[in-house]
Amino acid sequence: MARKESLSRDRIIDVAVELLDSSGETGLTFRTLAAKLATGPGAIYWHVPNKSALLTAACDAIVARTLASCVSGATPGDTIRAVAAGLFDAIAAHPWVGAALGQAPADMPMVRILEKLGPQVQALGLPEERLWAVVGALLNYILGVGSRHAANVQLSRTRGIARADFLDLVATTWSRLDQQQYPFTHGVARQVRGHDDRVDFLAGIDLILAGIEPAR
Amino acid sequence: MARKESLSRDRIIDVAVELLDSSGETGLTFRTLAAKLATGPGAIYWHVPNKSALLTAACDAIVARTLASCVSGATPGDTIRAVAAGLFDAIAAHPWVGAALGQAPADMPMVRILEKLGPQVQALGLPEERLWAVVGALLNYILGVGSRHAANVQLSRTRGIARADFLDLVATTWSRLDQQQYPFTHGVARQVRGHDDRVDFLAGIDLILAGIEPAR
DNA sequence: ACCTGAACACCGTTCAAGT
DNA sequence: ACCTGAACACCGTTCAAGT
Repeated sequence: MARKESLSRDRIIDVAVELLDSSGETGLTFRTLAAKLATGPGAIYWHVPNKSALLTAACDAIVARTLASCVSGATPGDTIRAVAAGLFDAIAAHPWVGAALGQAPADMPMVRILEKLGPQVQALGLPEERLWAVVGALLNYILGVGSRHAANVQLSRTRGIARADFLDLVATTWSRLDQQQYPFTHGVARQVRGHDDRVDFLAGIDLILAGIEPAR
Repeated sequence: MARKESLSRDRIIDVAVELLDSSGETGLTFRTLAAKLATGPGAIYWHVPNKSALLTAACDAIVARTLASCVSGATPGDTIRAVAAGLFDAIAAHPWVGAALGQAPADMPMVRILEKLGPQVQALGLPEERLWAVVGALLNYILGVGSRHAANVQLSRTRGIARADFLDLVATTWSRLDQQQYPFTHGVARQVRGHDDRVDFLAGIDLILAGIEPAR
């Protein structure tokens, strides 16, 4: 991989995202990153303080571009749904983003999400003192459930199998469990196959939005 | 740390939990673990296949003892609330458990939770084909939101400050953001201080339980 | 100002050799 | 059967030395 442009923070972040996407959080290494940038590992430290900051910066790049491409809906509720879906899909496409957001809960990527989501929740017309509780609940749900889904996606990727085959594997493993000792897991194994996490995620968002109504 | 009993899988897991509790996931090392067990790093591999299995086993120990101490309530809903609260508190007390559960979504600790929670959801009287969707939603919420809370707890621990002081820090940082560029975050900073995540978590559980009712 | 690359203090894991 | 500990192939990070 030859150097095309001179080294810069932005170029480092771009290549870091490539590396994270192709081989996960363990795939991002100062040595492989340096190799791809045709330089030594020490050079990166001139532009980025450490690995954790690099991860947060890479995460912020994804979050920024995700939020920018979320179109506003007709109502605040529609916009909230669109942002939630956009973040869910982005985290699924870049599974390392979920964990990265958890490690920097007050930094730039989170502030960016807050600025996008907050005013929409505000527009629903809640009492001012309930604002943080509701935005926090929404954020916890989106990022919490999104990250769990992403971890599953990541796991099937690491094992080198498609998502559907992975669910198949789980279903088979569970259906082989002792029926006396693990009756519920054994019985529910059938339903694991072909289940759509995204549909459930969005149903949960609707549930939360419906729950906000009575608080107005 | 002198050896008291002979080396065994259980003893290794006990010490691993101690290490994880006192210094997080990065604190668990085959070398420090071996030192605490008064042996060499290689000895551990006789009882445990690798680090990831060790982490899952440590996680399972916490989950098993947590579920065992959850008393059943008067109604299925009460029991679900108790289990949810128990898991939330356990994950907050052992922040590494959240991440560990995410890395082994079909293994023993998860099966254990399923066996505890599943029959209670079943007792709510839903149609059989909706069972996995509802249990999955509940599980995603509990573990997703619980893990996010735990990551925050872990972060304040890593920085060596109390949770309240950490929230103070976040509030101060946000209130210093540019008011033009980040109006929402700037404005909501006040509310961050003294916010109770646990109360919100339980309110979310109630919301989900209420959302199940119409599906019966 | 920015880059180089050797060096330091670590990792997880393996494996010949011991008991 | 179980344990030892050196060795292998890695890490993130630092820093003298170069340009």
